[in-house]
Amino acid sequence: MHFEELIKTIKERRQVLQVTQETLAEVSGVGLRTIKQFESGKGNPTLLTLQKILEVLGMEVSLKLTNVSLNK
Amino acid sequence: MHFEELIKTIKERRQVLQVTQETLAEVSGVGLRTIKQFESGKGNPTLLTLQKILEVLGMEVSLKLTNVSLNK
DNA sequence: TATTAAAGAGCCGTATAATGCACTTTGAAG
DNA sequence: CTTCAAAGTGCATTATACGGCTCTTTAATA
Repeated sequence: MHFEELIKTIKERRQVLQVTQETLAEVSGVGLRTIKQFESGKGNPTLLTLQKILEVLGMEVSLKLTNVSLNK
Repeated sequence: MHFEELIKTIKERRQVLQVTQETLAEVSGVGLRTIKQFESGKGNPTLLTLQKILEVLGMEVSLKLTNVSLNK
């Protein structure tokens, strides 16, 4: 899942839940500015910030195997 | 997936592929120090750093829905 | 025990994420 | 057009991730 896709998924999830950026900021404990930057594609959030946001939205990070590993 | 679990998964994946931290650093473009800190649980990597590491290990970030969303 | 590879950790400068505040832009409803 | 809520942006400060260098620790093997 690339960056834009992550953003899109999170943004849509927030909107489905009818939560504003401001509310998300308050509930998650992440600064409003940080959320705005992230959703507008400007940021490179830390894992912790991402997890705080996801938790409020009822989501979590998981890891998936892709096909190509170290090209050996 | 919580922090420790992510670390554990990534570390194990690296070991399964028989890649050293040093090689992972070189191939991924992430600093060795950063990888060491991350794997020893000291860090809070940015999403970009995480993605660089995962790509080399043949993995990627994905988002999963959990049960509880905003407790409304 | 000595050697060596891999991993962990201290020190520290640089880059940038996180944040607040104020202002602007956008879009919907009246 | 006006109003209002939500989202986006500029600027500045603080916190911290990134990374190199060096040294230590750990574990495996000779």
